[in-house]
Amino acid sequence: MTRDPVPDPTGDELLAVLAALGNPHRLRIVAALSEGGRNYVSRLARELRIGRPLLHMHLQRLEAAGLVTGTLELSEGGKAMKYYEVTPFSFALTPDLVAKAARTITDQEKETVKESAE
Amino acid sequence: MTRDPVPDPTGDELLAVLAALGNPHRLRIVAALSEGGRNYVSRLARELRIGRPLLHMHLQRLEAAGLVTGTLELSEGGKAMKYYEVTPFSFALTPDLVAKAARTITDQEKETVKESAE
DNA sequence: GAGATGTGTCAGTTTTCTTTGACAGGTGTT
DNA sequence: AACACCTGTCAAAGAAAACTGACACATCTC
Repeated sequence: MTRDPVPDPTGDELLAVLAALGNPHRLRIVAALSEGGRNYVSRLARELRIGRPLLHMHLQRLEAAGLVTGTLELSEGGKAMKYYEVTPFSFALTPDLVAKAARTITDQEKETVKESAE
Repeated sequence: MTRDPVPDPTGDELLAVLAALGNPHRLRIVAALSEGGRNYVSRLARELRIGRPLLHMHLQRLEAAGLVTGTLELSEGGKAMKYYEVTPFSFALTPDLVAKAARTITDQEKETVKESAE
């Protein structure tokens, strides 16, 4: 019953995850999706009592960090519904992991260009 | 060789930790202290190539989250030196932990009064 | 058609975080 | 005394995040 060893995250990855989770709303969002299972935006917004645009933004950040996944589905009626669910993740957050990850932090962090160019 | 089970952090604690580590500088600071051992502010600032006031601020945040500890010591000469070192920490960052922690988040988060009053 | 539900985005405000330069104080050495 | 090092704090500027209201567009139901 031992899991495959999870590869250490890069500095940027870890940073994205930590920054994404380091926010009350986003922490609650992950919790809600984790406990209640997949859910669609409008409903989740009601349950968490926050505005949709705001939730939308937070979900983007979480998805960018790889913590949740969104899928646009069509209900029987043909109504568009965007379902989100948590991506199983697991990090052993210790000084050691931090030390390792810190070695691979790219200063820029911005510039979506880089990858395509180079 | 099994460790004592670490108690689950409260929502606020976890939040503080994640928010504290979700920053490039602070991640590097923890890494530096973890690898190089204890160090004092001015030296650490030089090594990380950031200004002292800035480092000072980041160290505060890390200390507030319980990730590092500062000790003001007097060198033989009587010179004041503030040494910082990492506090050993370990969190199994998973959707489950997040779900548990989310239940105990205090909305306010501000107001240092609360504790004294009540 | 009107009203309820779902999707998404945008612009602008507000708030928070980050960063810097300047200042004040201390000790020890040349 | 002048210099190099240590500590700390503050205010102001700059940048990034968070938040809100309004809009546009779909589908289903009454």
